[in-house]
Amino acid sequence: MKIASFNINGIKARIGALGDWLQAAAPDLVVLQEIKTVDENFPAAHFEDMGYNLAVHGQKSFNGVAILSKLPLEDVTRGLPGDDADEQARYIEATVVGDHAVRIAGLYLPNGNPAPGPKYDYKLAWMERLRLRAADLLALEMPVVMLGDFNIIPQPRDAAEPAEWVKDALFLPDSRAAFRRIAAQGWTDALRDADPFGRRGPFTFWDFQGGAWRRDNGIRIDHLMLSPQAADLVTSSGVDREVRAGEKPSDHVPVWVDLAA
DNA sequence: ATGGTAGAGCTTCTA
Repeated sequence: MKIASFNINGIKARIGALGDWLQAAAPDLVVLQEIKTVDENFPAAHFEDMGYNLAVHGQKSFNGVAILSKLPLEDVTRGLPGDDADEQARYIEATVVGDHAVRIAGLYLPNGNPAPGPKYDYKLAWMERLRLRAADLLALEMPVVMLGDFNIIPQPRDAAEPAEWVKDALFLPDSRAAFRRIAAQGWTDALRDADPFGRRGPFTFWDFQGGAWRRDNGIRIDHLMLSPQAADLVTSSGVDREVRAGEKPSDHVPVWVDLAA
């Protein structure tokens, strides 16, 4: 079961690039972030025609997440628990059943800039809510994949130029500590685990500005976090870096993990 | 300190 995450930065602008990648990579399931539209305006038929079932949790103009899955989506829940007043569409869960039942948690973690400030406070509060939900997911003692755009650079090696990020909400000590606190519950960072002693990267995001892609000035902020029961099923994982060089690309590229599930 | 680019949707915000 090939499970992927892709921050597409606007579904309307990315129908072509997303469709091309789906054809080439053929994931069984992909969680999308930054669809930037309401549920009714998601181009559902286009992806249903490609054989995908849909669960959408959208919002006008900003944020918005979705799941495309070749297997039926069961027990879909929308929104991160812990704050009924939070109206930002950043979190969705579902279960898919192949050889094993796998719980999927797709997320778009707040950016948090500028820091300090209210947006950074929201980021840290959101991460505390995620920590609580992540603990409940581990307690299920089943294969769980918690994946998406975490907007966290975990370590200096996850940036081409870490010095450029020292005052950024993606790399501040409090952000990294909050991510570490969740990871230390028992999650496996699939891309890190695949290359534990690599010197840099693999990167998953290159800014549209400043020729970041041309200079390979990237960061690793899209993560695949695996429960122990999911980690035991991994057969391969990767980053589809070449997508960033395509026509009308997102600033992120797809990340994926293949499970014997 | 600023602006560089991109998307959505509207003349600005978010990233």
